[in-house]
Amino acid sequence: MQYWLVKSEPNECSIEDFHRSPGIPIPWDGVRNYQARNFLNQMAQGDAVLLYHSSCQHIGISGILNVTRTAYTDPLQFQPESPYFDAKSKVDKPRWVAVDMVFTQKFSGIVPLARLKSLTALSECYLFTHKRLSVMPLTFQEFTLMEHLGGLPT
DNA sequence: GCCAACGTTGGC
DNA sequence: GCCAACGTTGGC
Repeated sequence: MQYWLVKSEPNECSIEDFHRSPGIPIPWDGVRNYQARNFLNQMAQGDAVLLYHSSCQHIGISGILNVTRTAYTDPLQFQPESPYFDAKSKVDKPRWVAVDMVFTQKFSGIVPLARLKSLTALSECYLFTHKRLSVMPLTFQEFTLMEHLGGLPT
């Protein structure tokens, strides 16, 4: 079992989108950063993923997802009308991958970024050491701490 | 291989 | 809207 954190602007994809469709896997696609892609490739079925809402009113962790399908070719890279189109990616040698994730838990409230920043136990977290990365691994300790914060009243 | 220019992310 | 961080591109 591995632990991850993924970022998304909630107007693109939020915990609500997953909550609305329990049991229905949703593609996590459009990742266009090599380090993030490499982490997507490492994901295994059943891995636990914290969802982080960025660039919005309530920045922070909104809930938990689980990986249901490991990395596969992201079809958006071949669709010229998609904002995630990549003209340099070839069908016989795709650059980008997607995984599928399913709803697991919506926190009672967003765990705010400021709260996460205040905890020394998270000071070495990828969230702070690799500021602009959108897919990152978490240690078991980091994951369980953030999961616990999500279960507390806000 | 170096590095300046440029573009994007994302908090504030 | 600003700007720091930082990844990518392309000339040399």
